[in-house]
Amino acid sequence: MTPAAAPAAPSDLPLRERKKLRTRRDLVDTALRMFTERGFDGTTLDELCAAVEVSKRTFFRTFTSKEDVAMAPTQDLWQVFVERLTDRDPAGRPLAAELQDVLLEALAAMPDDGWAERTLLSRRLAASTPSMDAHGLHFCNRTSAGIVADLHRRLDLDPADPRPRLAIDLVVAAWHHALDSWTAQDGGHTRDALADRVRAAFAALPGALTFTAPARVAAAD
Amino acid sequence: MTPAAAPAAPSDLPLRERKKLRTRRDLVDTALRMFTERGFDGTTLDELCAAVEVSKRTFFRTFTSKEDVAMAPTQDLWQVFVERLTDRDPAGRPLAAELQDVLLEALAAMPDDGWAERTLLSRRLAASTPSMDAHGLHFCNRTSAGIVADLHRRLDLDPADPRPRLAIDLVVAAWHHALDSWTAQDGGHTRDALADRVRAAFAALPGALTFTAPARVAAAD
DNA sequence: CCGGATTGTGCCACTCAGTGGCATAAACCT
DNA sequence: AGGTTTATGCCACTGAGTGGCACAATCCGG
Repeated sequence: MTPAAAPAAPSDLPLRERKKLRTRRDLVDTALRMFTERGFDGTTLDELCAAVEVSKRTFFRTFTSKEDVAMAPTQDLWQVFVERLTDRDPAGRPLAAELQDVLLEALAAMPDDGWAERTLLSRRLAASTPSMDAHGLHFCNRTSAGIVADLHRRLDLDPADPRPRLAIDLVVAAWHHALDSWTAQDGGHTRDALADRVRAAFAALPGALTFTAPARVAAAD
Repeated sequence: MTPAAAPAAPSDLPLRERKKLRTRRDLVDTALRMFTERGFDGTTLDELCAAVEVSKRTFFRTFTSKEDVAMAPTQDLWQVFVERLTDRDPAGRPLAAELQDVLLEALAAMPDDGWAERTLLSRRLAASTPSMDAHGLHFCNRTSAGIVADLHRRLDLDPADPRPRLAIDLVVAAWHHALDSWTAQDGGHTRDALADRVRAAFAALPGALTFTAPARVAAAD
């Protein structure tokens, strides 16, 4: 429920909450490090909990699963995304463009202190760990379903109109492609570079539907 | 690896293979029934295996996970999809349109004998079981990644061009929306009705990118 | 600064998904 | 029929995830 990885409020929060946030942060950082060094399957929760000096019971009060802790960076981003979208009136201009703007805003709101590094580790792990990939996709699907439901409520759209949902799915597809290509690139894994990838992916969307592979000439090799 | 739920070859196959296929079919049918009646989490693998009179070890030689057995109908469809696509030359016309045709072909190739019913149960379960939803999305993502890689190989496309992948993701988004709305509709859960939903979702794709929610007039209620 | 109310944590035992190894039985092939 | 191949059953084991309860740390009113 709490933003967590955002170290936004180090003080002004009751001591208890700050401790919880610190524990959460420790768990995420240690998990990403251990999973990266020894593999996701090669690391048991008991080992992770021992390293952070926390009981397994506490781990499951903070995260819903072993996969969950390693997906924290992405979840933090989408949480901000949803918050920002709630503050807006998305009517009167193309929905997909609106969502693109909100996504870029949320991205810009991610903390400077290491969010990009954590995201990179998280994505690399997801690429090689089926259960993490599955967990991430489910989170994304659940979140976008919530967004669609919210939009229908706020804008009282025709429930039978498939376009709002398809619009979100288009945005999500572009986001995923941006994230994958950013993860795969050599170096320069900054937040701004990711934002550039997002813009490029969005720009490619209109042409994707009509994209036609050129017929090959006879002898090419 | 084997097509399985397709009862295409009842004979002409060695006895051993037929037995395996029968076991697989029994497992899928019984699993869908038990999961539907008692819930996914309310059914243990031991109970399922006892009902089919198969050892748990054998179950895991046929399916990779508890979720897997309940997703069999969808997987059978996409397996045919991939096979059909391999037999084609997708160059020279819009890729998305080509993929739409292949999807409708694969759909038409699904057996009459109850595929639609199994799919309906499977989707309803997935809608209420997070781990099944996650598993299904992961399968879908892995499959489409394979398709993209194959297309790049066969058509030697520019590896940096995001459009082929986005095109697939668009098709997948339309498919998912078609499947969800078909699942949610009242009655008439036939293969043909699903095909109609698929066509409708595809038709809505071009408008999704430019969809704009109408600005609300002041007093609506 | 101290009391009780509140809330987070540690420990323990438990269920159940998923895996590896090995013996056995069924189907295959002359 | 007889030897080979291949699937199945059984058993023990790891590790994720959960519920219950006692304990300790924080909070808050005096």
